This record gives sequence, C-alpha cells and structure tokens, in this order.
Amino acid sequence: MSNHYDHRAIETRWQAAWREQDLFRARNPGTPGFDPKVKKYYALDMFPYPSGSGLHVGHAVGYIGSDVVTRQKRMQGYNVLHPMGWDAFGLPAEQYAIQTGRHPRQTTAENTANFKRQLERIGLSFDWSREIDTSDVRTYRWTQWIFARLFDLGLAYQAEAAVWWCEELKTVLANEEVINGRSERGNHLCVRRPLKQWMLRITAYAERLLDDLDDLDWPEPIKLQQREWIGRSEGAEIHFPLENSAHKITVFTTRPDTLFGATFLVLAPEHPLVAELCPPSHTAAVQTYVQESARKSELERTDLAKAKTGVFTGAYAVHPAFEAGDPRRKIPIWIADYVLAQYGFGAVMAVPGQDQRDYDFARTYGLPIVRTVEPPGDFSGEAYAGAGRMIHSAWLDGLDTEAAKRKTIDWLIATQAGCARVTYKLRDWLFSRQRYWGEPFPLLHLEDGSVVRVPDSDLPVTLPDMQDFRPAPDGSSPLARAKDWLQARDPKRGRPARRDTDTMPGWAGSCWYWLRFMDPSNEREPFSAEAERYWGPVDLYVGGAAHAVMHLLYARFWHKVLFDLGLVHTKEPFARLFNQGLITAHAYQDASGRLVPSDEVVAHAQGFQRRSDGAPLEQIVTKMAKSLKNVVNPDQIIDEHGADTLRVYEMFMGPLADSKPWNTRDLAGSQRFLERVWRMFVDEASPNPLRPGLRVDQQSATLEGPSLELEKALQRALQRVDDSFKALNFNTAIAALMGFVNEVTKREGALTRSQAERFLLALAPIAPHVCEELWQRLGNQGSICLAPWPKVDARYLIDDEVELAVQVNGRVRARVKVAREATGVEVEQAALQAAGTWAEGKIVVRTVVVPGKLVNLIVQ
RNA sequence: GGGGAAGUGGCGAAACCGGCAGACGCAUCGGACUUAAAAUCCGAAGGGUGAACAACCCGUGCGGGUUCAAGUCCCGCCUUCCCCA
Repeated sequence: MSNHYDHRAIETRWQAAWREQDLFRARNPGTPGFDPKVKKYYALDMFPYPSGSGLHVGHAVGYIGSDVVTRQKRMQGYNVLHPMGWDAFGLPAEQYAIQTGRHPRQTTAENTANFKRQLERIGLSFDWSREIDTSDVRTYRWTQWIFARLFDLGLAYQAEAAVWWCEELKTVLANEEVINGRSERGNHLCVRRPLKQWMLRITAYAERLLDDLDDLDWPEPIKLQQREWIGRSEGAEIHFPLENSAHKITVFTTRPDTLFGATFLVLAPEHPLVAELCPPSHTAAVQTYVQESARKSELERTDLAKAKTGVFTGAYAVHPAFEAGDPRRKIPIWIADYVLAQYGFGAVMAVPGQDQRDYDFARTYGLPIVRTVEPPGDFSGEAYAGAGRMIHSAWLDGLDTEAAKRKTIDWLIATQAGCARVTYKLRDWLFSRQRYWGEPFPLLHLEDGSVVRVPDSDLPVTLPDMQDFRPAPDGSSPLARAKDWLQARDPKRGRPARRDTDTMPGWAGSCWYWLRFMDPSNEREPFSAEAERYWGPVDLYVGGAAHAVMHLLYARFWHKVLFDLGLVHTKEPFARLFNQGLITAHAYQDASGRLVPSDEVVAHAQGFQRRSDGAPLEQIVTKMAKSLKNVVNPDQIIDEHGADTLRVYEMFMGPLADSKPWNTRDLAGSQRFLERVWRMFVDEASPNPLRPGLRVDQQSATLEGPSLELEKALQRALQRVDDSFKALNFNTAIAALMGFVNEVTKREGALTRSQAERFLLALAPIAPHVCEELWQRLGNQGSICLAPWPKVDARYLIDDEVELAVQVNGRVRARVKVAREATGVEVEQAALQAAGTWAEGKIVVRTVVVPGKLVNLIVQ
C-alpha cells in the first residue's frame, strides 16, 4: 500500500463505506434502532433549486457548515436528522426547459442527479433515504392537501391583482422577470394589468408573525427585516364623503392629529372609485395618467427622489372637521401614483405641512399648504414631520402630538367619521401563476361561477404531461390547453366542472418541506403526528440571507396555520436560524468594461493583464455567476485537491456568516495542513501504516516535559474548537488545530497516542475522510463519525505564570512575568521595575491592573 | 427610494465583557536539505525615520467625542455588497 496522502483513494473508500453502513440514517420513533433516551437534533439546509449549471463552491459553503455541526452532534451522541431534497418546481426550471426544448421533468431529473452526485462527493452526511422532490407527485399531493386546508379556512381567495404583462412576448411575467419596467428577456416594455389571481390571506397572521419573532434564536438583522416587512403602524381611518355622491373615500393615516392640515386627497390610480367620481370634463386626462402609471414599478412610483406626478379628478370631497360654509370644507381629489393601491385603503389625506411627499406634490400643483404642528425654532426644512404643539387646528390647538392623536380619534368615533386603526405594510400573497411547471390547484370551477375544492380522497390533481407548455398569447395559463385534463365533475352532484388552470408559485413547496423530511414516505398523510412531535422544531436552519424575508415569512405563515389546525406542536418552525455569507469571486474587466474570463487573466506585481494581449484589467469583487465568467466548480477542486481540502478551505476562509472572496491560490494552505496532519501519523518513508510511537500509548500516568506542553496546547485548541463550533466560525477552530500541529512539529516524539486521537476526533467533522482513514490505521473499531467527542480538561488551561504588558500612560513599554496568584501590590511593584526609565522619577498617580492581561501606570 | 450587512497588512482573516492590533493561513523574501529542481523543514516580514535584530513615531474607511485605555462604545459622514411580494 502506498503510504502518502492519497485523497482520491481515501475519499472514495470512506464515502462508499459510510453508504454501505448506512451511517447517517436518522431513526424515527417506532423504527428499529430507535432509542427514546437519545436526544434529537434537526439540522436543515435550505434545499436548492437544481439548476442546469450545477453546484458551485458558493452553494457548498452553507452545506459544509451545517454538515460540520451535524457531524459534531452525532459524535456528541444525538439522533441527528440531516436531510436534503430539491425545490424543483418554478420558473427557472420552466425557462430552462423552454430554451432547451426539453420537458422540465426530464431536465429536472438530470439536474437533481448531478446535484446529488456533487453533494455526495463533498462528503456531506445527508440521510439520502429521506430525499424529496417538490415536483414529484408523491410530495406535491400533500402541498395540495395543505392548500386545501387553507382554502377551507377561507385563507385563499380570488381577487383582481396587478400582474406584469409584456405585449411583445404576449405573456404574464413574474416580478423577478421584470427589471425597471422591461422584460428581463428581450428588454421589452411591460405594463401592469389586473388579472384574477389566487391570494393567500397572510395579513390575517400579521400580528402573530410579528409577535412570535421575539422568542426566536435568529440573527437580529433578519428579525428586523421581517418586522420592517410586516410594517405595523398605528393610526386611524378617516372617512371623507364625496361632494356630489353617496360614496365616501376612506383613508388611513398614522397622523390623525394633522387632520386640520389636510388640504386635498390623493387616490392611487387603481382606486376603485376613480372612474366613477371623475366628471366627463376630466375623464380623458385621468385615463391617460392611469395608463402611464401602469407601466411603472412600485420602486419607481415611490422613489422619493423623483418628481411626483398626478392629475386632478375634477371631483371634491368634504372635510369632516370643518363647518358648513367654511371654504376649507371643500377639498380637491387628485390621483397620483406615489400612492399605492395595496397599502392602507389606496388613498391618503394629503397634509403638505407635515409630510414631504405631500409638500412636494402641493408645490408642484399649487395646492394649499397649512402647517398644523409647530416646528422647533431652528427648523429650516419644508414639511415638518416631527412632533410638537398643535396650531391652526381649532379644538386641538396647544396639545402635544400624542394627546392630539388621542383626541382626534375620540372625535372621529363620536362623529362616526372614522376610528382607530392598525395597518400593515404586509400585503396578501399573490399565490397563482399562469405557468405550467408548478403544483396545480386542487380546485374546480362550476358553471354557476362557484369554486369548490377537490376532496382529499381525489388528490392528487396530477400535472398533465404537455409537450407545449409555453405561456399562451392571451395571458391564460398553459394548463387551459390541456383539454382532457381540464374536464372534471363536481364531486358532490356530478355537474360538469372545469379545473383551475393556474399553478402555485415556486415558494409553495418550500413552505412545509421540513415537515415532509420528518416522515418522507408517508402515503396516508403529509407527515405523522408522532414524527412531528419527535423531530420538530428544526434546531438549526442554515441558508442564505437572501431568503431573510419572503421564504421565511411564507414558511412561518403556513406553519402557524398548521399549528392552529393542531397538525404541528410548535408555533414556529425554525428555532435557530443561521445565514451563511456569500462566496464572492474576483471578476476582471478591460478598459471598455468587458468581462474577461478568470482563466485568461495573469497577475503581476502592478496589477492584472489579459494573457493574450497584455491589456490592463481591473479586478472587481462580485458574486459567482456564469455571466461573470468566474464560477468555480467543486468537482474540479475535489479532483485536484480532495474533498477534505475543499471543506477545510471553505471553513477556513472566514466566519461562516461573512461574505468573502474565493481565491483558488489559498487552497494550498489547507491542503498542506492536511498533509502535515497525515505525516503526524504516518511516516511516508516507511511501509508501516502508522508511526510506531502511536501504536500503543506508552505514556506513563503523569505527563511531563514536551508531552505535558503538548497536552496544554491540545487542551487550549480543543477549547477553541468548542467555542468556534458554537458560533459557527470554524476558521478559528482550524487555526487552533493548525497551531497544535505546529507545536507537535517542534517536539518530535513527544506526541502521545491519546493526544493524537483526540486531535483527530476534533478535526473529524471538518475533514472526515482523512480522519476516518487515520482513525482506522490507529486500529479503532467502528467509524470515527460515531466516536465520542473529546472533552476539555480545564486543569490544563491554567498556567502558573502569566505575562503582563506594562503600559505607562496607555502605551506598552515593557512586559513582565508574574505568578498567577500575584496580588495587586506585587504586580504593581513588578511593573514599576519593568517600566524602568519610563516611570523613574515620576509620580504614579494611578495604577490600573487587568488580571492576566496588563498593568497601566499613570504617571506625572 | 426603503430595508439589511460590511470596511483591519500585498491577500483571506484574528482580537470573548473596552485591556499588548495583525493569531492562523496565502503570496513574497532569506536559509537548510539536494548534482539540480520540486517537495519538506527553519527563519523574516504593518508603515515610517535609522547602519541597526537600538530607539522612537504613525497606524483598524473619514471627522469628532467618551475613557487610565477604543478595531470594539457614542455622534456625524464616505464607500462597497445583499434584498425588495
């Protein structure tokens, strides 16, 4: 047997062995091998959409991180659930299929096979017996089943909602397909137009989605983003009757106190009353404006920096707080696209004195501006949005803002002109797509226009096999063309019915997949209560911060609905959330800004040049993307350097949470480290599988000399490994283990077998293959993957003597060694002596002693 | 526009509660081993002034502040990255 570090042979050997031994199988209650006394640990990765281009090293970093945690937990004796699957439905898969002219079912199967192969090569310890695919009918029948529960609860409803429409492509586009009002594909102009859509009433859960964030062990920034997204605001709704109509316009405002400053109303262009209240003289101008704003995205419409546009409707409303005959009682109604239809009531009372957008608008169109809150004396702005004493506000004058809000709300209630109101920025979730590759809705449309759902016993509603699944030119879903599939019968009375032709959005499967992993092959229910009670909630959820808002909010919403139905026993699905950072990469641009593939770049001392012609290049840091020509494929890294080297490098690059640039050059350090570990155990010049000194522990009962020093070094390293595993910044664990290897190198022959074993155990979660190989060479029975985690012995962490820095007036001037138990006075004396000329002849006015760290002498 | 995160050597980074800035690596340079090279091992290295492994000064994006002591805390800016139904 060759005796050098052969990563290829080692990695294939142990991956095969682990698979054969079924080592990473998680035991469900009631199955053979299940031990109720063993604690569970559920570590979940955000499952990937299996794209055609395969996995790159940026995807791998989160998976490796969670795998390291998982492997440590197994060694600590937990029953670990660590599953993986495929988020396979959705737009990208469909797009890819249309481009290649092949069916998404086929491309998805190929892509998942490739992803799985890549993940296995990295040595990730997934329980593959639980693999699921959201586009597999065995999975999506339960997605439909859960949707059916939502439908029964009245949480799903149909409504007209604005969707992007591209006239050129003759298709409905998703938000992510429209950039700056133009289609991503082809760069054609798009407009928003209303279409009947399925909506989910997530707003009914807004309060709970907000409140329950408090108890979660999630990164604070993510919680903050969710809170911002939900956007709770307290205020009032106020009714403004129309001058010549029975209708009234209801507005929401967070500043009811500023009612007397409201000089006009502004409606969103989509407001339902727009057409009705407009007198014929103004119809043409209003219609033109409504069409123009349909072209804009919300981003453009609400951009504070852009000029506000709007148009007068020709109609007036009655200001409820002014007496009849008061000229201020009649206020004009305008339309402007900075008001969004979906927020509040799609209408605002404009208070130009206290709101900058209203102010800008009033100035542009010459509308009156009244200030009703007194700004501080040094205020120099235009609209004053802060708090203050009320002025020009009749019976509110003199009150402060808070008191004025309360009094106004009381008045609104008393006069039936409004009431207190809480609104949320969060809107109901547009849940249908006019696309092929998604879960069909389990719904039937009857001839009388009513909608009934497919009974549970008739599920699944299978997605029909279609050859042409492109979106239709009239905006209808491709499923509308599946004639045979379309026809159905009312399950109750047998009347003819038509299936719903929309499909669910890409998010649907990811709203409950962690529950399916608990009991993936259950054919009677989405998951058993027993499995959920045992495995839930997810203990650690690892994924990109990119999903901070939408996926996590949607998933929490579904989970809460299931909680209310008694189907899950926790209010929240993910106890701890961790966001891995983005792996960025260098990309190179020439003078014209064109991207140059990374492998055509040469680095020089002065900078970077194109290999072919020596043209100077600029280096930029971006994310890894095929379009930027800077993607690094893990297969290639594993071929050349090994999976363990890839794992060590990705964990050594920096804290898992940080984004950091990939640099293939730096791999060498990680590979060298593993080679040094290898040589610590194996003498490559000899045919022996192991250095003779490590065969049995020859150490006597008490450690001394270099072996004692190594013991202290090992204990310090183990302590740092434990700390770093808790925080998931494995870079410091690896640094500590490297430091230990350096110490061993300096003390030839001092390393004991016990020390060698404990070192190996601590490294095993990060570099499992090489550690398993050496573990077996040490003659151990059983896999290192299930061997007990090494414990820190605190006795070795304490030294008798400590070195202190001696500062004089805050600057380090000397160092001094003192006994660990030295008193303050002793330390001060030693420090004074060490400070020498710096303190000589000076008066020490103060001494600060930080035990074990430093002494600061303040002298005059 | 709104929201979030981050700026430390040539590069990736470390520094736990405010306590010696730059651990551990990469790249670089020097030495040992070698006929030679690779590999390996040993060593140097933030910047400046200096002949100096002497000594001192300056240094954590920029400008202020608090403190015996600030990468870390406070105030105001600049830049970059991520997300937006």
